[in-house]
Amino acid sequence: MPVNLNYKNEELGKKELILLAAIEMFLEKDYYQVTVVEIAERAGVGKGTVYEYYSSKEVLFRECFSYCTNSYLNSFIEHLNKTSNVKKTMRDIINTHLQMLSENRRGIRLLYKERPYNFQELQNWVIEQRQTLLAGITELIKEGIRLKEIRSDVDAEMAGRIFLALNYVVLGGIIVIDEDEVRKDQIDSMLDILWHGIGEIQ
Amino acid sequence: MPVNLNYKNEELGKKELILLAAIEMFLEKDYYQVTVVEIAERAGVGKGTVYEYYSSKEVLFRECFSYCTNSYLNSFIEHLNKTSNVKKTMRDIINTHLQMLSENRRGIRLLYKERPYNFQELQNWVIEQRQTLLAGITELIKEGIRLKEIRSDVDAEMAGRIFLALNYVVLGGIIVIDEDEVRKDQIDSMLDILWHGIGEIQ
Amino acid sequence: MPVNLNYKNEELGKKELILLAAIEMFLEKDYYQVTVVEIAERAGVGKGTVYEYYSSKEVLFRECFSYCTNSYLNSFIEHLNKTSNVKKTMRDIINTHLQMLSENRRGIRLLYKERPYNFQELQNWVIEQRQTLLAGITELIKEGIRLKEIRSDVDAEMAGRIFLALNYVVLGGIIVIDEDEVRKDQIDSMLDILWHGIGEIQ
Amino acid sequence: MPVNLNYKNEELGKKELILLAAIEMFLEKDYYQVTVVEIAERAGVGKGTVYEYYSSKEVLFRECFSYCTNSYLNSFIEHLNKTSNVKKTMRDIINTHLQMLSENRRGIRLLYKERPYNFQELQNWVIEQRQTLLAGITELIKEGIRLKEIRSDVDAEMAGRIFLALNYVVLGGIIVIDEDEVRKDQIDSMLDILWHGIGEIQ
DNA sequence: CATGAATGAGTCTTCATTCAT
DNA sequence: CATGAATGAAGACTCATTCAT
Repeated sequence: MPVNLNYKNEELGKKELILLAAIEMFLEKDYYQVTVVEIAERAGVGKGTVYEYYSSKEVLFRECFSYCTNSYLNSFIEHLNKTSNVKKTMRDIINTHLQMLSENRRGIRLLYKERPYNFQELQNWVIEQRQTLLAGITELIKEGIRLKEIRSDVDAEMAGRIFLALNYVVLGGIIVIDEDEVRKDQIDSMLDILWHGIGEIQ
Repeated sequence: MPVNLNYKNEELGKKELILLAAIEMFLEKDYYQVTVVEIAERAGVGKGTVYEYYSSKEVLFRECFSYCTNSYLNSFIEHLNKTSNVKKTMRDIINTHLQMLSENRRGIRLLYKERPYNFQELQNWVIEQRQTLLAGITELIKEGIRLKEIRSDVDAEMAGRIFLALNYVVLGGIIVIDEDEVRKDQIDSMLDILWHGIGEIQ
Repeated sequence: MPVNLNYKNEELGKKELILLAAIEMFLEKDYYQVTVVEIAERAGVGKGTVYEYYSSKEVLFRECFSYCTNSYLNSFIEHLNKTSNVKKTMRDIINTHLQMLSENRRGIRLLYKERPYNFQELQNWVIEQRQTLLAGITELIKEGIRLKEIRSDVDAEMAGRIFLALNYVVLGGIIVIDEDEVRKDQIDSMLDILWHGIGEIQ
Repeated sequence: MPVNLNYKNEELGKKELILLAAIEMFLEKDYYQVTVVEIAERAGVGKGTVYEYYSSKEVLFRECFSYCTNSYLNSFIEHLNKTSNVKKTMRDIINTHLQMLSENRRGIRLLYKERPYNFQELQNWVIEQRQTLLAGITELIKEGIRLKEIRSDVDAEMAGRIFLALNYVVLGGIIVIDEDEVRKDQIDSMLDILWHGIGEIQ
């Protein structure tokens, strides 16, 4: 599982170096099992230096989490903004999501590992992000209804929730938990079910 | 958020008393943020007593987790075993799931909170359980196909994954994250989409 | 290493049963590494029962130690009282000592293992016992001088100290540390040196 | 009982500071009765600092013990290497030994107090050291035989054991247990007995 | 008498954080 | 800016002892 946090290999400042090292560590272990010393070592800096850039371990973790969440969200938002064909947009989102997961680009898997339930503030922020995302997808669904791609009697919000669940749980589950590849026919099946349902046609 | 772990209020042995107290604590906080003293206090026993029954905090956590997972799985299995009408069975599963979640019966929410990635053994066990569950649901879908309730060209495993995702993320998300009730019309919408899809009928 | 603490196998009361079990345990491990539960288990009684007979672990240890020390001392005293030929008495003492060590009769090895430096009172008692023993041996040496078996210009006390050291360290060392048998020729060599010294005769 | 572990009072690093403090504590009390906090306090450092230098209390104890044993052994070895007159060498060894004991230089008394029976590895090491020492002394005795200072029919190994017993138990006993001075006439008596034995000259 | 469930004082150990260099 | 030596708060765990049965 190669971690590819900085694929463009730009010149990195100490601050970002530490951030990326921290993400790698938080991907390997629990928040509580990662020590600041380990992060410093992986970043190749001294222990004290971490505190030059991040006032505490908790703050550092927050930044890691935001960083990853933002990457994730942005890839969604990007697609949502240039929609013309809803079905195609959905497929694009799925593909981008899959690619991020399989490349573990920008530590996307952190979202699957760490649940910052103990940092109330961060938890609230996550919920907010989720709402934004859901709102965006719901809007996409409504656009689909307008474009007559989607049935007009569909509950747009529920459809949005379901679409997110498919991305996050179905695809994520296969890759992160089963540690398997997602085959193209699986995506087709998934989209087929989303589009036509599983019910026998009367 | 009233926790109702022992709603029948039977006589409890010290061992179960401690288990239930621990579940409550693990529901409130991280594994690492819950102290053994707190668990003991909530159970109304001395610190040492916890160790009379559980050899370590880790062991106690495992037992909490198994206890909750078993409750959860059993409720699924129960329904899977007495299927006649697949659609109805699905609805029953959803309802039971919802009820467990809203009553937080038997600490079901623990499954949403804690991910013991650091206890490899437990993690493996969780994955195994998940496979079993998925296999059961896949079988249910296949039964549906045999009974001609479900389209014969549906990918049964994918449909199973989706059904689980809907239960776990859509319903769980509403209750645990949004801390909202799930309305009957939301379930209807969800099942409608699962059954008919969202695609416009050509 | 068969432990033979109660070779006469008389009917034993609970109190003595516990004492002997404790000696066995203290022979195997440090005072601090032996737990009261272990002692109780080995004695085949309940944990609480130990406290019926001995008010604390420390008290129990003292009794173990006294018991062993007394056995040891008595065997010396016995020989010291019926002296006619000093050289023979010395040999008898040595043989008895050896036998006790090799049979580990009455837990004699406890004296080699535990040094209760932390129980000041017990420590004082040990010192006292040692003085008594030394006095007895010194007296034996003086008797030897009177009987003209021993040189009249020998420092009796020093000779006594040396005789004890030979028993305790030379013989004990071979058996307890080297875990070897003491051969008859070794005793002969030892006594030969004690009697004639190692110096070349001018 | 003034402890004089660092009589030259050189500049000490934190690591040695802690070591010497620990030796002092282990001289006063049992391994199990000495707490890490006490050691830290005596060394004038924080509790955590102890762990910067020694990974555990056990490791620290081992180092204390080795440190003391090495000092002790070295003083013997030193003398054994520059022998010309065996009787004189013995007297030198005795004197050095006495001096170390009375000055308690480098925590020599630790060897009399602590018996690390519970640290098997350390125990084995002690036995090994003892063998080395015995071998050295035995060699010295043989040298004495070659030089015709010592009777040729003396059992060299037994004579070695006895010489060690005289040092360790007779002299050590007087100083450490009786807490007395060793007078010159006592040494003379001891050596006299070693050389000529106690037997009446026929 | 005998028991063992219950207890909490006491320890080792970890690790985030500080700060002098 | 960068560092890492120093620190102590915090927590898991042990075990001698008590006491209700």
